[in-house]
Amino acid sequence: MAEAVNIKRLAQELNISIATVSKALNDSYEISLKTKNRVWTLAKELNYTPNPAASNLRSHKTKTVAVIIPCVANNFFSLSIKGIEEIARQYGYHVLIYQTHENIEAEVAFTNSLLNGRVDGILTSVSSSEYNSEYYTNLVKKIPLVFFDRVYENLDAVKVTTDDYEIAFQATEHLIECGCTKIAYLYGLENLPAGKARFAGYLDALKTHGIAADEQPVVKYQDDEELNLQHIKELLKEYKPDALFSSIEEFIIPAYCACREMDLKIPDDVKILSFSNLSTAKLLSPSLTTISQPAFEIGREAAKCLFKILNNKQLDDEQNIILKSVLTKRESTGC
Amino acid sequence: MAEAVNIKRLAQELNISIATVSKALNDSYEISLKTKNRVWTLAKELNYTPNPAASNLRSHKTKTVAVIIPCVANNFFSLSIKGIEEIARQYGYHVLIYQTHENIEAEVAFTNSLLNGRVDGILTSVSSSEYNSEYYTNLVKKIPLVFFDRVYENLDAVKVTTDDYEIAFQATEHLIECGCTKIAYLYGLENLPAGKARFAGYLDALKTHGIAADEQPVVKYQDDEELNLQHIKELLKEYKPDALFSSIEEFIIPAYCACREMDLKIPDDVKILSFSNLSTAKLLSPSLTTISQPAFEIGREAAKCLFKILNNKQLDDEQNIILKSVLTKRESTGC
DNA sequence: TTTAATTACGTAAACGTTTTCGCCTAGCTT
DNA sequence: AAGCTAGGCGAAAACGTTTACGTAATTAAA
Repeated sequence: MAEAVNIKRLAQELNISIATVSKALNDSYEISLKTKNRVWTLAKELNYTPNPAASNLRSHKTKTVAVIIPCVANNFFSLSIKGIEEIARQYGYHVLIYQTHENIEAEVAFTNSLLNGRVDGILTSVSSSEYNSEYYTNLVKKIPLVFFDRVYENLDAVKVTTDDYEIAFQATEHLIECGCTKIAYLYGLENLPAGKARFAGYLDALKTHGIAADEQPVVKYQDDEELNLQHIKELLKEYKPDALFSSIEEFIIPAYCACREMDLKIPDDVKILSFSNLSTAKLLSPSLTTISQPAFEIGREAAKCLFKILNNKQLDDEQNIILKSVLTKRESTGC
Repeated sequence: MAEAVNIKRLAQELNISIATVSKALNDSYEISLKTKNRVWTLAKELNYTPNPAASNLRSHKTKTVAVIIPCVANNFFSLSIKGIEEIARQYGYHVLIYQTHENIEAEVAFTNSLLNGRVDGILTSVSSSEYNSEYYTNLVKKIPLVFFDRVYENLDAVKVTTDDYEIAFQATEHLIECGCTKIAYLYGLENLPAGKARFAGYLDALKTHGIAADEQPVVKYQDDEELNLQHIKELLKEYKPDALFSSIEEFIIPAYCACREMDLKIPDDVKILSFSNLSTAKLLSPSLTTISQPAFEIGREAAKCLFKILNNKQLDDEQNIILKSVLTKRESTGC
């Protein structure tokens, strides 16, 4: 470690006070350009970088934000993080990652552990296991917080989401136009606004086209691959739907497998469509019609909002930013 | 924020010194159980959590590690992070994420920015753009560092890798057993040990089976989807290989697309096999034979090693931990 | 009974910054 | 010549911990 290079060292070598050095490093107007230059060149020469702990302690700024998400190993979230990280770089912020694994207790525990000044702000996509509105109502008063994709409603906080209702409506209409009348729904995120909006869009599209919405079968997501497969197979056997509307990516593999195991041809016997950020959707057998959310953009947008808040910039206007998803029609719906 | 709750506050309310409070919180042997209990209950009551900056500053421990990787939005890395994060939770560590986008300057800049005490240790999977051995030779003396998957060799640091040579050899033999004799190689990570080992395994398998290794065509990876597609198409047209050995996941989409555009049937006209952590490999059309690395395990293993070092535990024996990849034969190689 | 050891706690310095406040000098203004 | 202003800098406190060291009271050893 040699002798540490800190402000004191710089001050000694330059025969000036540590206050002057600190101010010079922060480009304060109090310091003459001449002195600043002396400080800057020596700092560069000695490879000086300020100690973040000391700086945090004194200034109460950490230049760090936390991202709290259910799981990193998910196309949507890893793309979001990519977006967040890119913006964080531009603003010179550091990014901490926390995975909740859809566990609300873990979510609360992580969040609480960040309130002691470890981070300046939080980006979060909440767990689907429960809806603890009270907790977040209090939380948003304590720390700058931006929600993305999976949000709590009616809170005084920025939320970045997508047009779940509209795109689900549109996707359902697509299935109807393809001749489907028995459209089963694979239901995920049922506790969250996003999940409810998707389901609502689906139901309303059915109603609009005179299809009895309440007769359509629904399979709810379980955190168990085998179980989902089982449920979908039962669904296919008992209701013989002509389409599956999958509201989350996690249903794709069990849905495809179920059809194969039951010898149902996609799209002839049953059409499939899913929310998904899978890059290989077009390579599936058959290629999959998807609703893909702009995950990367969501991450970027959410991060930008947070940094604006942290830098006391005025947010353009709205607290709700809604990005558009895109429906890509492929073979699995006969296109 | 109300009045901040810190050690001083606890000390006042309990009529003891702040030193006693600090020691009690850290469960020091110097403090009686009675006093500890008083401190603990009040701390819980007031929701006290220690200020990390102050703690870091004084103790030089951050309980934080950094993960430096090329990109989060990649199946291998997102799975690795998932593993790292899980272990970090167990040890009570926080995880910072940095993406290099395969840019060696960014990699060096990030790493340097972490040397001022921001983190206790670093987990890294290095950029493929260049091989700056000198930098890392110096770095490992400055901070605990664990490499995973993409490593620098001949360094005094722990490295967690996979059996790239052996599995590439085995996969090549699989192609040969399927009757292939003109096996083109889609070459990624050529600057790194992992990339070289894969290529060497491929070449040696060819030689072992009496196939002229130096006559096999090679396409090197470019950071441009369109270009890779173009090159593969040219390869297919000019050399008419009967198999493609893809050494990285990024070649899958262009390879499949190239075959489709040129009306080549997989696996009849050309067989394909790829290193990949794609969860949907079995759903591709046709399903893809893969070599999948235990990404999640690699992350876990690497993190465990780092935390052992940070806790001054003896590492079991070796600095090189080598995990096994698995070859899954599917339709794309005719299985 | 004296001395040594142990237990339980307090004092104060230290970690490396940022920031308030005050001082000094040079250059103006009257 | 006296008074002002502004520019440039330094002294010192503060941020919330941890920890080396000291000390008083109690217990154990002699």
